[in-house]
Amino acid sequence: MKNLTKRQEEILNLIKFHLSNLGFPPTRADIAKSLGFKSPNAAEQHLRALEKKGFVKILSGASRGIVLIDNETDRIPVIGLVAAGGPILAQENIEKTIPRSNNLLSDDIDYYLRVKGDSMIDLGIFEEDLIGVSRSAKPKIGSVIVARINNEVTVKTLIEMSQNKVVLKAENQEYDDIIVNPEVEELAIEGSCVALLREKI
Amino acid sequence: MKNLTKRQEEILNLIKFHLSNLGFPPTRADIAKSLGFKSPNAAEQHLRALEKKGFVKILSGASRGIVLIDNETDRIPVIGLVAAGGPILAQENIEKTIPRSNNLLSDDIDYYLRVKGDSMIDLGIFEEDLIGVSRSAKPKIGSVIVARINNEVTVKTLIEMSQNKVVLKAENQEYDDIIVNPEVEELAIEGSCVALLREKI
DNA sequence: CAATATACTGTATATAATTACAGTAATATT
DNA sequence: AATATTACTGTAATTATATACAGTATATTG
Repeated sequence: MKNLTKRQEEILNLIKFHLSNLGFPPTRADIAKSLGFKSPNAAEQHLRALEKKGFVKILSGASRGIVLIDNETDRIPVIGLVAAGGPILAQENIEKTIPRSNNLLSDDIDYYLRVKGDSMIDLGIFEEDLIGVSRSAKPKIGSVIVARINNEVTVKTLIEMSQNKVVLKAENQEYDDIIVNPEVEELAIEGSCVALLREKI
Repeated sequence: MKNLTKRQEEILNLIKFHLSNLGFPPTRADIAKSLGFKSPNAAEQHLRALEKKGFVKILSGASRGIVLIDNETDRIPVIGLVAAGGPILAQENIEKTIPRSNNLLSDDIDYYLRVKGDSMIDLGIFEEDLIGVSRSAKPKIGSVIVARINNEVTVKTLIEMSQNKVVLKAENQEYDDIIVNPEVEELAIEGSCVALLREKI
């Protein structure tokens, strides 16, 4: 799917706005009026461009026959097992996706990560749970974070963070704290856990 | 909101079907064709009836200008504190509602119940979590259920169930099992817990 | 440097769609 | 028994809408 021009993106947003406000797509005249075009043909041509680039489908002969084509960017990926080495959001790690519009939880969730192991059970985070991960939420001391240590992805509580010492705590007495020197070992904090979903009890 | 006739309900369902399949409402002619009417006016009159009964709004002059009016029945209530005495789903207990269309979890959830107390922490069910409750899912031995004992609502694991003895287990060593004789005490099993949501970690 | 894409105005027309009016008939309500 | 509601057919007019064609102008790309 090619990139849209600024104007084309405005048209697409207008269509989405119209859809979510009124429940049906705009006419060419509606678009022209909203954006100040003096000819409905200006809207027509933008629609053709959007269709050519694969963002909408125009049903010929049908009034308001503008169909949005599902754009994978408004879906939230669910990450299963993370293959060692690659980025978390690599295609091969995506178990399924969830329409963002269906998300009941925080708007700030970049992906869901399926929990493996029992290292966080004292916080009520169990194996197979889905944790909502935000990459933008700044991790604080005490936050539950997703970290990658030497290419292994793990979920832990952040206990201490300085230039040469990061302490991650498993919320399960049977596990020891993980102490990492980021100057020696490879450490990346991938995000903060902001919500939890359990599909089966 | 008055009740719909069978035919009117068919029309409403057709509109919903059209909307979810194509993304915009049908025309009068579309409706007539789908239901075998020989005149678009038949559809027109059904639409008027639906508008009169408050199920849709017809925007005059706009093609396909049929707006569905939000029907509260397709929302899932979130139950906060349950007032002693009344039914769980009483209006006063509803903290908020969630559109069913947004529900990521089981289709079988009748309501969400906000967990109070720490009696289920060994199963990773924490205070303030929302548990999805199904009234139709038959509770089995080992299921986490919502029970009402002498007008108090509680979430526990069902351990034993016979005519004169029901045992409910708190998943927290600090609590004892609850043993109820349904022939003496008032006991109702309100539903089974099928999912869990945690809005903050 | 020609071809293509972007971004419009302006006009026109066929057709899509709403919607009014005139009926028929069965059933439900007052 | 009169009136309203439901559930349609059938016709037709007005308006809403898509869409083709003819231009203008600027920017981008092969």
